[in-house]
Amino acid sequence: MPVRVLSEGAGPGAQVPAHLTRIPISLITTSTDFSNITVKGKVVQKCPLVTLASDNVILKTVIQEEDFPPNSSSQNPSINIILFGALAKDFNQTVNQGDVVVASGFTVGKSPTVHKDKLHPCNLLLSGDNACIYVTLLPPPLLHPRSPPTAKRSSALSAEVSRATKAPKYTYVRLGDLKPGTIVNVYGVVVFFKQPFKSRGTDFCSSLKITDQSNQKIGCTIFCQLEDHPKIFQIGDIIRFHRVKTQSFNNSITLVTSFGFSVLVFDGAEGGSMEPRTSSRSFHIDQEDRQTVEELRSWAANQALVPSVPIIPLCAVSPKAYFDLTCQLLAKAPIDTTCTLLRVWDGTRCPHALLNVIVEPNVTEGPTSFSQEKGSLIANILVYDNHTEFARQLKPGDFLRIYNLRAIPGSSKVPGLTSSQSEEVDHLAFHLHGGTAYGRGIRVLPENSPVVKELKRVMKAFPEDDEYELNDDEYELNDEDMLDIWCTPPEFLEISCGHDTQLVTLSEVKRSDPGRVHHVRVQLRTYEPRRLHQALKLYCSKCTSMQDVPDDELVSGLFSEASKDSGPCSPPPWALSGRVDVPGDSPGSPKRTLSVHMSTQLMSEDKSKELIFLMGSTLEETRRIAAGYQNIVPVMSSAGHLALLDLSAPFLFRGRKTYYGCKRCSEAAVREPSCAEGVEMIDEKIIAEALGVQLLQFVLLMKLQLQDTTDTLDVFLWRDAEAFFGVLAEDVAANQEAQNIIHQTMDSLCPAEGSTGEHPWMDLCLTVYRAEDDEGRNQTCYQICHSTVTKPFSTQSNANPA
DNA sequence: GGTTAGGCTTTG
Repeated sequence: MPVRVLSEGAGPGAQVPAHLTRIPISLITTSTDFSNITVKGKVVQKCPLVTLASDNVILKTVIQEEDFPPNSSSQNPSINIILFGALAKDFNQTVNQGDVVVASGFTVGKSPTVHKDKLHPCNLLLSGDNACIYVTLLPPPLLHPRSPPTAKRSSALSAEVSRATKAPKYTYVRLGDLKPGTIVNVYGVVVFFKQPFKSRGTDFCSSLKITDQSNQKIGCTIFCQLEDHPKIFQIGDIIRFHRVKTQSFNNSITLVTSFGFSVLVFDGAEGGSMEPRTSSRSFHIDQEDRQTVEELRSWAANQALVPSVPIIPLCAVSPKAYFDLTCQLLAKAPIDTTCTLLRVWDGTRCPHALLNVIVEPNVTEGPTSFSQEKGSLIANILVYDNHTEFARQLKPGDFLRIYNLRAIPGSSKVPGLTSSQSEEVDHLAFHLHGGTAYGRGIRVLPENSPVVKELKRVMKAFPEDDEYELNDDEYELNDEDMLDIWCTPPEFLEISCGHDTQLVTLSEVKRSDPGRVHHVRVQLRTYEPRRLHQALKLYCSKCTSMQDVPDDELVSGLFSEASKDSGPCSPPPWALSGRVDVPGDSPGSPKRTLSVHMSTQLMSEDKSKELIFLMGSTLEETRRIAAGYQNIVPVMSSAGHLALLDLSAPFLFRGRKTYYGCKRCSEAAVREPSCAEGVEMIDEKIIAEALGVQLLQFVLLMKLQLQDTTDTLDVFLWRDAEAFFGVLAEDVAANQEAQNIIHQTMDSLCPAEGSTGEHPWMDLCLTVYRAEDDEGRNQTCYQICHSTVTKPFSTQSNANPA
């Protein structure tokens, strides 16, 4: 008998053979002559029996010396003992934590876990016939069977009684030891998992695969209500099942939940939290459980159980890759029945341009605008099919992990994508494809989880969005350093320059007085804004105010707001009312019929298609209808009368062009154009005038940083921007070709590659003038004038005028 | 008393 239970009363020493000498644990070294010595200690840790592939079994225990010799300077020494074969089995059955043992016949090895467990640098290895454990059993406390084994009683009970009064213990089967048709308790490390999905039966189903030190990979199928499914967050999590059924399927053992099963999930990180994730209100974990979890953690740490799909932040995504994303949901919006948009961020900046998906704001749950900085970090995720249903339960602010997300580059056709975005060819979209293959799905992470805490820490660095909420007449200005000038456009001095004035250097320009025009030869160092749509502004020639072009999100919102009042509406006497079919957004999609009003006079002149007043349409529908009519003026019902929409929305659609009015300078009302008779074409000016709208003009505004060998100088390109590029700002707002011209020009003048010194030289005229900023301060400004870019650019590196 | 599914080789 390798494990011997010592008789009561006499004390362990009495029956330990007399030729053996006990030595303190602290004196053990690998060079100890251990042939006739013993060590003694209390079992402070007993690990589960492990079956090795060779059919051998092994068990690890830790004993702590309590009484010999008293050591005042340090903790009582503890040492790892590894038991093999029959000794391990005996020990497993006979000895429990708290028992005092004497070990003999061991060999001494180096402890491989010394750095981790900080225990004795050696371990004791017990195998074969010479090895022996003598044990004094711990008597059970009579009233509190589960209390820690501290109250050692002098009147010791026998071993048998001791075992009988102990609380029932769960035994866990190694995954390599599973036999079919049994109910077992197991521990395992998750190597694959799938989010729960609705089964055809009464439950939700999820499947996962687990492994342990026996290296078996065991599939598990879980049927139960959604909330009872294991809360697995990532591969490597550790799972404890109680009462699961083993089944044979396809020649391998699988685990299936049986009636009354229960499950706990632990973080898989070494040293991680021991708090289990569970919906179960009554569960019990003891020291042995903690030990098992730690062992699985350290074993798994060396097993390369790396997830097939990595968890990566947005700043590290690569196009086409599948990955898991941990993020916060900011807003969501249904796109159609099979697709939902999730707008998320993780506080990092994706190096690739992100696709913007435009939806109507009234269907968006959560904010529709963000600070520019935060807004530029937002990723748009389209989740499809079964995931849209799950997305319905999500709330803005939730922290999510999205599994098997795909980053899709290029101009993928995205629902809700508008024509104005056609330039976004290389922008990344994120798709969560339908189905649950590859573990695809979404999980809400609890607020207290370590990853969420870390995300919150990163996100704290960004300002709150409140101050950026849009209101009716104020748009977010994107380039704060240009804001002053944008609000108060500079007065332009009409001084002509035939490029025949003498060349001067930038440092001379800086020293010159306002009111002059100079001819310079310079290179473009940099410019802003980099995004063309930010360079497009709306300018009122009457009040000289300048504003951003409202984005589609805002305009969509105004359209849907305008269509809310569907009460009776009496058209003006000059109008004929009718209905118009609005084509669906794709072939086969249902048509909508909307109210239109037309000028009786135009009808009589057979010009009915030249101008319609359209009611109740969305922005998208208005754009579609604009293809078939020359002029469309969106209108709404307001207190029973026809009215124009809020002037933040375009008051007129002409083909792909849209026209805006100045809120300050317009007295807008729905009126019949009075000049229709005899006029060849009804254009935006005629309509604006009839409606009392002060037409806003599209303009381009950029800030260029120029350099020559003497200095650098920030100059505006504004009044003569159209002449500079040879395009109309109005066209830039409406079509890709005009946008391309500007992109190509700027790319030639300021290539992404190469140093500034290699940029082409340009001959420009600059005006110098004084302008007031918002606070009434006078400042000197510079503006490019009378200069046109003509290609090819001269690269006269020898023409440097220094 | 006991169904359901049994990863996967990736649409928009």
